[in-house]
Amino acid sequence: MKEQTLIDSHQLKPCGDPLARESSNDRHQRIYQTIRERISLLQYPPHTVMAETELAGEFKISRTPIRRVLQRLHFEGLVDIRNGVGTVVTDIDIKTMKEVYDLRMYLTELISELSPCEITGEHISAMEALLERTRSIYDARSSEAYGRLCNDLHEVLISLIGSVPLREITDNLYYRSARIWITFLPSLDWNDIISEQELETSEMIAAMKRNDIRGVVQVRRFYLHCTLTRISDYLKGTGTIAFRPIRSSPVKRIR
Amino acid sequence: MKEQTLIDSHQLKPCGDPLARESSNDRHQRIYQTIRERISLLQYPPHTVMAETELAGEFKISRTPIRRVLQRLHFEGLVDIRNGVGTVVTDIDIKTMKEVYDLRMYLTELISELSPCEITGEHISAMEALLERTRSIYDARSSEAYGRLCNDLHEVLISLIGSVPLREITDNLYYRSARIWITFLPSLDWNDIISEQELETSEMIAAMKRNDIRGVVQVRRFYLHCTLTRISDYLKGTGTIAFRPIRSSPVKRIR
DNA sequence: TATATCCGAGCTGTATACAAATGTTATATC
DNA sequence: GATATAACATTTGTATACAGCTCGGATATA
Repeated sequence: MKEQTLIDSHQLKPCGDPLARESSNDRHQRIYQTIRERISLLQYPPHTVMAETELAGEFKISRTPIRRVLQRLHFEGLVDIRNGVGTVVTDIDIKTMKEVYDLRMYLTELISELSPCEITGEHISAMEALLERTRSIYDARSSEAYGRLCNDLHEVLISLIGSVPLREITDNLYYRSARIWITFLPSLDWNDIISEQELETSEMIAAMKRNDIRGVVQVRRFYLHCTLTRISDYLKGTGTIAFRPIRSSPVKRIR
Repeated sequence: MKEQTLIDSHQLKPCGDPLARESSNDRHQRIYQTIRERISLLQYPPHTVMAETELAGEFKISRTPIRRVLQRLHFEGLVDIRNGVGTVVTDIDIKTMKEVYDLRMYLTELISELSPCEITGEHISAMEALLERTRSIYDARSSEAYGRLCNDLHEVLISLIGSVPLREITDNLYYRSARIWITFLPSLDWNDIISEQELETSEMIAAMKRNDIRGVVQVRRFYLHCTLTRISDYLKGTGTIAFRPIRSSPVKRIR
């Protein structure tokens, strides 16, 4: 039987011969991850308009392979392609937000039930590195640094998921919702957020050290709940569904 | 706030003006569903090679919009696009099969917990029509007719899912795995299968009539379990992972 | 000034020519 | 006959020209 065809996410390149020209799929993957990261770190906040021509120029290729990347991001719900306008980073309404977070909470618990991967020393040391980084950004107050932290924590977590479809779904739902959470960051107390992040990370490490995958996902689930609650409280407090608290102009265009 | 951007699946077209030219997205959706149905009904069984030029000719458009459809099917795991070869319908190995079915079982139970839709008379009458169709195909012995039955039952079920992301995921996982199950059909006892289908449908109707969504998904979950067990037993019996029991030639090419 | 209309810049959608990749088939060689 | 090699047909990947769409601003008019 041929090797299973999977969406080529989370795949390490062999990179044996640096002279070998990058394959079409590798380039697609690279550009896809680059743009997805920009969206997730709010370098491209919601309503940002991306022009295919601009991206094609930046990556020094024609519109065709760029369109493939953007269509993938569209299928995954991260951008909206509008004829005559451009490719727009999606916003997310409070109802969808809650739906995604609820689902993520349930799926997180599934990780420990569907043949999870073995917890290795590499996982633990990766987590300890994350813990150090968390402690070092109390003074930074950089939303982007915090976003990277969240993304990297997510990366460690999905590497524990044994079931391939569950891993893909978890990954997709994370990128669909996490960036919106970061939008709220400037409106909240920075030290509270970071200490919560520090606590989540260290509690996960503790669970990992006793090889307790069930404990790991329980911690994750709990902090997902905290995040959702925090957002709900904030929205109730303001009384409005105030999205995009960061930006002022209605549309940001990439130039 | 703008209306939420979602993958445009399961969307009824207004179709007010028959003279109005079909929009780009509508055509994409139509061709996508057409090809997905062919794959799910095994009109294009695993390893079928589709050529973009052929499909472009059939639908009387250029390769460009066809490629968009095929790439979407690729992202969803239904086809594998190979440079210099063609676009090949994916097979599925037994490990992935089990992973997908396990996940589907858990997600099915979630339907009743994440704000399901109200069960209406329309749902029930649609189900009763399906029950009639099921009873009428005992003599037909047509895998394709059975496949349509399964697809339509699935359609009713996902229309009960209130959470949009859960609905999309459930839909995707169904099409990823259901067609493989139908592959086994000719090797099993036809009357057993159809009577099981009849039972599943009528038990669902009973649960629907007492407005018991939890009961509906429990029935579904149980029959998913039965299917997985049946496949496992069959594979144990033959001792081999004998996929593609239907076809003989190694590659079927569309002409 | 207020309003409606038109026009054009800039974007995505489509078709198409060509480049690169792949598998097969014919052919040369031993 | 067996095997290695080269040529070829067919496919997907890419670049690009052009068509169609959208929106904002200029302009005409009351």
